[in-house]
Amino acid sequence: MNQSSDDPIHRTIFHVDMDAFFVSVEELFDPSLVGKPVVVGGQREERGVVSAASYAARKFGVHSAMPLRTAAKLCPQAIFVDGHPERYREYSHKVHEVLGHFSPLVEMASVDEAYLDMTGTERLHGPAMRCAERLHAEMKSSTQLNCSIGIGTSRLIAKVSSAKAKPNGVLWVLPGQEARFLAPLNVGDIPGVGKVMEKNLAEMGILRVRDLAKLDDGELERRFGKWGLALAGKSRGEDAGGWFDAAVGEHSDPKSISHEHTFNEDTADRERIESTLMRLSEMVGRRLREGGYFARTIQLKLRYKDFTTITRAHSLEQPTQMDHEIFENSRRLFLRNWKQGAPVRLLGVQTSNFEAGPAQLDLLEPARDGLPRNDRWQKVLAAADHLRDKYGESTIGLATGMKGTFRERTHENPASLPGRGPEKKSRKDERTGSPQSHRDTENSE
DNA sequence: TCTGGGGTCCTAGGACCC
DNA sequence: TCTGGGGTCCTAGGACCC
Repeated sequence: MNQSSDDPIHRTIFHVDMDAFFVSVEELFDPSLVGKPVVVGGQREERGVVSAASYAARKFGVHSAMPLRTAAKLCPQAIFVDGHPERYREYSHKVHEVLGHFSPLVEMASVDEAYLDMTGTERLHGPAMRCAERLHAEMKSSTQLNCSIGIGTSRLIAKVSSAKAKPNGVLWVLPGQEARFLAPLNVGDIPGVGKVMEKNLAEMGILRVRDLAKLDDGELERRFGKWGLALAGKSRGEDAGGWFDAAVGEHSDPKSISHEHTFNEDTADRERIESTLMRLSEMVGRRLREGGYFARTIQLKLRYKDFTTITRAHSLEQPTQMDHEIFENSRRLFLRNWKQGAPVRLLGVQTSNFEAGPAQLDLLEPARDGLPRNDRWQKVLAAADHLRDKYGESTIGLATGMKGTFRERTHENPASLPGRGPEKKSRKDERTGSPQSHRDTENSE
């Protein structure tokens, strides 16, 4: 095989990550927030965690996933802001649109983060670095938002380098330099290595990626199984294992759809619990119908006051997308497993094991148990969905859902966006000697 | 300090079948 | 009457990510 510039032996992947996304969007709606310590995710006394913190707030040690009350103690002067998922969705679309100008192969990994396969676009867009700079500038002018861009031969390298480029920078790891780039980093900088794995590795004396790279693959596999093997590959910058291996831009169907709710105060009130289960079942059912999915497995999640959490699942003979079936099953699971009288902190309803719709025959079966037939139910639900679209979420609630549903304050949390959560805290300015790097210094004009 | 919500993937044991 | 081996499905739990 002869190689030319059109036939590269490696891929060129961009990872584009928006800087302090939620906070930056909130600043666009309320410019008085600019430059101040801002915490997005809820009010200071609420039960919940930080979704995003401004750089000014981070200076006080505030970071995402931290309890709001802790953040309030660390930084009493911080401004606490409720999240606005619709705003983030709107800006996420704008981001997506900008990215589309640079590659047809764009994959939004979450609301504020995307991978682009830029392989072979040199002729069109010029060298990677120049292209990234243009992208960076266009992102700012089109959305008013800053981003950081990592460039590498794999998703892994692109992702790690974008984190090192933060804030508002571009970092390119040249082909062939992957191992050198990773060597001095902490093992925890590798996506997929969390607290637990980091601790396990530390106990073996492995702190940096270079220590990891010294071990042979067999050793890692023996100690950590399949994951260990993937880790060995990662230490060399390879997209080893699972999701990372997938081509950029391949849309895949969801594997599960769920909703959960943490009560403002723990409760043992059965009515309140059941109406919450109803509401969660309706939300799940609705999304199943929107996506055209039929679920065979329904799972209940139950968290007590002391944070002990159990899940209990049941698989149906025929897959469903109907509220009442989801509700009846989760209710049964609840009643069978609840330690009667024990205060409940959280309830969750999850559906999974998606299949094609139920057999047509089933729809034609006569009514059982005096219930309307399923096809009638489908019509009722479709009508309810329509009403909710038109007049808002509070218009319609079926049966139990009506009773106590809206007693609980439904506080829209930014993290309730699909695939979105707290922004990873960036250990900023820890950037190491990189083959080629550049940072916008004249930001925030 | 008291810990959200929505996901993915992996492991491991038991049931069940051949 | 002392105990196989593989495959698949189901369930529960946990690490991890944003």
